[in-house]
Amino acid sequence: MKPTRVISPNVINRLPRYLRYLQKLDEKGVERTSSAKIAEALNQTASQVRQDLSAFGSYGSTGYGYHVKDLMEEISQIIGVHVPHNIAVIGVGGIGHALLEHMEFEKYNYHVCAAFDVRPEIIGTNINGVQVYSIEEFSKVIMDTPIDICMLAVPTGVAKDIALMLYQNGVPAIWNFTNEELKLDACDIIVQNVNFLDSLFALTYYLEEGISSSRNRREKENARRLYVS
Amino acid sequence: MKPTRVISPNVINRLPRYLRYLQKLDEKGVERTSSAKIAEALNQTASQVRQDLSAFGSYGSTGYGYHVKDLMEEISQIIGVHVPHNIAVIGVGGIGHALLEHMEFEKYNYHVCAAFDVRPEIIGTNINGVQVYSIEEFSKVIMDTPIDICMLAVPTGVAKDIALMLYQNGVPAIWNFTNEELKLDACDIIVQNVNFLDSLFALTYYLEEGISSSRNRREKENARRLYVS
DNA sequence: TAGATTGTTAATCGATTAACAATC
DNA sequence: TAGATTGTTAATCGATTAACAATC
Repeated sequence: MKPTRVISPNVINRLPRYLRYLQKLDEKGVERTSSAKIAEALNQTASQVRQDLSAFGSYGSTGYGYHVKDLMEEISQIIGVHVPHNIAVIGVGGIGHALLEHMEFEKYNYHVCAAFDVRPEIIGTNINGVQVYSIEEFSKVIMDTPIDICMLAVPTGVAKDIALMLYQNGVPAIWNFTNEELKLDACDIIVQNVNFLDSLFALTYYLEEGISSSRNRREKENARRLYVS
Repeated sequence: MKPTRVISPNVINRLPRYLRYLQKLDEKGVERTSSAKIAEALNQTASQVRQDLSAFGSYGSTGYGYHVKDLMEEISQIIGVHVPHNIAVIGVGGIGHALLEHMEFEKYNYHVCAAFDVRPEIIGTNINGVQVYSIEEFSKVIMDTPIDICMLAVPTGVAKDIALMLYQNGVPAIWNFTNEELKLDACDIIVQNVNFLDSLFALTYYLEEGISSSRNRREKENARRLYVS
């Protein structure tokens, strides 16, 4: 199950998509699939699916393909979602709030234990069963429940200081929703960035690139309207 | 400014980070930088920075480096953020709500024009100056303000149908926050996925990988606590 | 001028794809 | 059995890095 060599980030980023697709199949009651089918659904090549999986082991059978439930189980193990994880939310603004309310976290063995903020009006409240504490109390609060992952959603200016504080309190991983490049690589803390603006900018590039290669936006939109009606 | 050949997604995904870094420099009043400095801040090689930029043009001077303001301007143009964009939010749940409230959208020429939902209790309300309409009214509402980008944050089950509706109404780009692989490639609509779960899973992989390669989590955490105190 | 740093070409490295023997 | 599909090796393709002449 554990790979012998280092796996490229590309592969790691594709694994969750495989898992999501398999779960969809499983919910539909589909019992078997193949690299070709997975690839088709996810817009990639069958070869790549097999190559990716083979980095971790052999989960299929020649002539048959993959058993959906088994492969789900294997990929879950590879990713590590079979292990329960404790999450704390740092910064209960819009996004922190959204993540607390929404999210099928629990479904995947993630448990949101506590939330932290600096604003007095929100400290002491309870959102969706999660208590909000003062950030000052962090070490005290997490004393008995070691946190695996901190979701960081604080204003950019304070991100770095808080990240350092988390590191000093033994937090091994930060899920970083701020615009700050944390640059904590010297420290052995794992950082995963989620940057809305970067994503929106990339989308904008493709949008404008597409528009400039056609004659103009209006024309294109009108053409589409006509085509579909 | 417009590239002659197709640019790899890797490059496109790095451009916003360059821009963000330059803005930070600019805010500090720094006037000049170099590929080496950019690379240092962003954990990559100077060679890569120069290679990336050279796909679009020559923005630096030998022996000097880059003028911060100029390069900012150039990259903004490449990405296309100099053009104003109209955004509509589809699905005003936690994330939709968060994006409406938060976000320095306006700072980057994005204008959130309208929001849409199906729940009667939210239709007709006004969030942060943005009116919430029934999704039924979509074509009518956007009649006079063509939408460039729809932020899609609806339940997974209905994502595909709504995406198709958007396409049929001439929306050229979807910023997809749902768990659904839209698979609309046949249609010429641009889709950019933002998937929290995928991101959390990737983080989890690195976390568990790190833990399994050390002896155990507790030991590692304790070691860190001791080290920093 | 001397030092610094670009833009670009060539070399290296890594990731994706193709192909196919093994076998269910 | 015949058809299907795996896991893996080799071939291709692309992306990153190194090197350096040009020059500010």
